[in-house]
Amino acid sequence: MTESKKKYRIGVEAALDVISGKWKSIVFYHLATEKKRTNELKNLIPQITQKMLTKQLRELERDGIINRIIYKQIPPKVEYELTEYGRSLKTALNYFCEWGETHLDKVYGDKNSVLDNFLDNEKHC
Amino acid sequence: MTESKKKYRIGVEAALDVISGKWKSIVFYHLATEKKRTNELKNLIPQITQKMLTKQLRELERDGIINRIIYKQIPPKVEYELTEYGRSLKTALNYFCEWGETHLDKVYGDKNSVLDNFLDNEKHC
DNA sequence: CCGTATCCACGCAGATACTG
DNA sequence: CAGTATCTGCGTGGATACGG
Repeated sequence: MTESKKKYRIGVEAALDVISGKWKSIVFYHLATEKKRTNELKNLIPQITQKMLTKQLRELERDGIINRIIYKQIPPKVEYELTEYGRSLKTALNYFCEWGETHLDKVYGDKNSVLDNFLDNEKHC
Repeated sequence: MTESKKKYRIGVEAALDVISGKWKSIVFYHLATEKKRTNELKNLIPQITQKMLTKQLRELERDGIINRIIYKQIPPKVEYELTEYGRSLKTALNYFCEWGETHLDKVYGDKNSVLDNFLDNEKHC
């Protein structure tokens, strides 16, 4: 981030910075319920590549949103969980989620399969 | 956006999509108080280029967040204002803003000039 | 199982010049 | 004043192969 950009940021941008990476919100969402292993996340988000998953997790960790729990064993086992700080984001994110759900059809206009797939799952907010 | 990405989105992502463009949140913030002319926005956000400002405004307009008001006159006059739909985002954004402000020092660690510049202004949320 | 390294294509965004 | 066009560099993210 450039100095010039920093200078004019507002709170919203600070929050967006930590959560608006390409896959961060969905990673956050999956970790919001309970801690997960790396592979669980990969299975929950099939489209993400190993590289991107690692990258997003590292950034979330760097920003203090998640904890990385390493079990020293063979084969390796790593789990990720929200930090206390990360959990403080849930409330704000819930409002965002509710807004998004309420206005999903508007955002996507011609409600294609998005909504169907979306509604297949249980709860998102 | 790819189909695969769509398929797994959740409400949060829908909301993030419409507001997480590079300059969108700050543009939104400035329009939240009252409607503004193009040049006013440029002056309020000195770092933004004409090109990017236009781009962000077009996307916000396309997503139904803002209205573009064109006065047919010479020299040209164009104003932008939040739509009813756009205003519905304010509540959710306020929570984000509050979270961001509360945790600004954490996000930026070594609180440099960011906070000073930030606190110079009146109110952000 | 988990993560890194390398290569590469694409889109984003800056600078600049130009139009109505 | 408001917006477009072009050129260009750079970061982001995908594919793939490899390593601990």
